[in-house]
Amino acid sequence: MTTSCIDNEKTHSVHDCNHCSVRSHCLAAGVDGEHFDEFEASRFDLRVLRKGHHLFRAGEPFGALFIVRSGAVKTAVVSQDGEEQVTGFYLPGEIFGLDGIDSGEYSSNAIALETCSVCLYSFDKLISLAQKSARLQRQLWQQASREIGTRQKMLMTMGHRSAEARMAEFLLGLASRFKAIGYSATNFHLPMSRQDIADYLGMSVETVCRVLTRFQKQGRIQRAQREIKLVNVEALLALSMSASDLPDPLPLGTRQTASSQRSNSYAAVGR
Amino acid sequence: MTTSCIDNEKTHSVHDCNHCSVRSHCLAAGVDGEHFDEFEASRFDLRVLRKGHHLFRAGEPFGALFIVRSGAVKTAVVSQDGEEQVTGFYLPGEIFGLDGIDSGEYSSNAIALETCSVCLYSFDKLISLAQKSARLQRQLWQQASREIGTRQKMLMTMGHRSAEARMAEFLLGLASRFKAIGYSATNFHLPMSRQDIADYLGMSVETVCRVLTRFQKQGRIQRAQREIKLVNVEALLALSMSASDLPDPLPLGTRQTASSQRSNSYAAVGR
DNA sequence: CGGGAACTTGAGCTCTGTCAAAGCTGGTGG
DNA sequence: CCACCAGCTTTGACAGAGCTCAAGTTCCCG
Repeated sequence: MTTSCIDNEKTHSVHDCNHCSVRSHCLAAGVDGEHFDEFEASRFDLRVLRKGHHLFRAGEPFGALFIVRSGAVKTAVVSQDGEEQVTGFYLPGEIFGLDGIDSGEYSSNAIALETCSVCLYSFDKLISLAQKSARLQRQLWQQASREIGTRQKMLMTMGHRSAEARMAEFLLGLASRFKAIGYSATNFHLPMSRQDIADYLGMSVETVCRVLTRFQKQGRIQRAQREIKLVNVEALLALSMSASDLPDPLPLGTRQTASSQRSNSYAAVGR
Repeated sequence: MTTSCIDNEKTHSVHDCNHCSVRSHCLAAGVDGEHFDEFEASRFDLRVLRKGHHLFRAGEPFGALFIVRSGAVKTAVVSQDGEEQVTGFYLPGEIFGLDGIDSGEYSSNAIALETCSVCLYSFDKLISLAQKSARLQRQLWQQASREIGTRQKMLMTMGHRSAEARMAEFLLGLASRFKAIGYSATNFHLPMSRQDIADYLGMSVETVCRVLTRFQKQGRIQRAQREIKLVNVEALLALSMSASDLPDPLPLGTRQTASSQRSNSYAAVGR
């Protein structure tokens, strides 16, 4: 149970990127031909996992970065009292594991949401390769920065948004990521459970269900189990941008916003 | 107003690190003597700002990383409807600006909370120096990773914690950071307003006030405006770790936690 | 001193969490 | 092939944490 990443899974031989369907969407897309062989050499494993199995657990020594090849993965932290906060969902082409660099151990758990395959890259080899390839160096930093930016947006969501707005944002976010890897942006299958969504958005499962039901009744989505069809994207978009259900959504710029009111206090200082 | 970082502030000549009081706590501490001159050369400015002035605004072109030398800074994103989410507070020695790398522009605003001085480093020079100095390379990655980790913890806080728990966590976090730079861990001055705290913790100003008042009444802290004295650290610590005010806080391990119950579903799969 | 922020405190209401229970669904074993 | 079961999902009832609105009070800066 505590035996690290290995689980009961079989480790497969390392295939090359040429046969990978997400090659053009993952880190590999940012590597110059000149360094491509060495890049592939930094990938030391391709792991296939079944639903529910761990890629790593919080506290395990850091060493690898992970890129989803197929399927989907979640990362989550668990608090001392057992609450789970899902910190990210990862689709094909997306990279995770960056949170482990600082302390030298992963700070979250990574779990397969469905059967999936994941490439493992040696972080040390990657950054030493990055010392030769400025392009890869920048590419890696972009990934890290994006991860910060994503969590930053997520903080905004958690801090200031209603349950409906969170859900709308979540669905639209998934839609655009599916689109990016060639799937439909309006019809898709959720790889995660309602509980996972709840733990990601910081709400209860019941609220997740209720909001989805409400969306369906309002004709914004259709849903059958984990199949989702976005029907009224505009409405979702509008919802995702409003803090809460404001009675009068005036056109942008018409009124002074909460923050501009507040920042007046700053603007007034020392001018 | 829209004229980038310059504000009305005067740009000062670049002092060296030797006279800096936080030298041993900032990035400079991780640079080998061999590369120190080049490191100092990557610092291209030392800027002094008065309260309320911007170091950068969301959308401005990325180029620099920032390290606080004295004073305090907040970073914040503003949603379309004007809600402000504070994404971080930065004390002397702490680094910020990493969120701009990905898109090539800063994704947040950085604002001085009080008169402060900040070192500006050229990101390009830093990472090209990192291509020579493996130690700096690692140091930079640790900073980025820590930033991800911090936001990850913050997500947990926002998703699963009561107002009291958030506040306790916030105060304790500040305390340990003050301690790290040589200030008292129990008596300190908050550099930010109640509103900033509210926007950071995802709650209303009123709730911030009420929680602080409650803490004072319960003898956990003493407070006069922005002066804070932690009186009962144990109590705060206990609060910060509990999800909400559970009726029966059984000893750890005594009961099955929420997440272990849930993850059973996973554990059962494919075993 | 005077005025405007910033901070507090109170009252009422609403969103969302909790508790409970009943449908579903997909996998398993006979 | 079917019945059963565990876990996932949905729905309802209810309560409470925290938000909003409103009105002081204190503090800071000019």
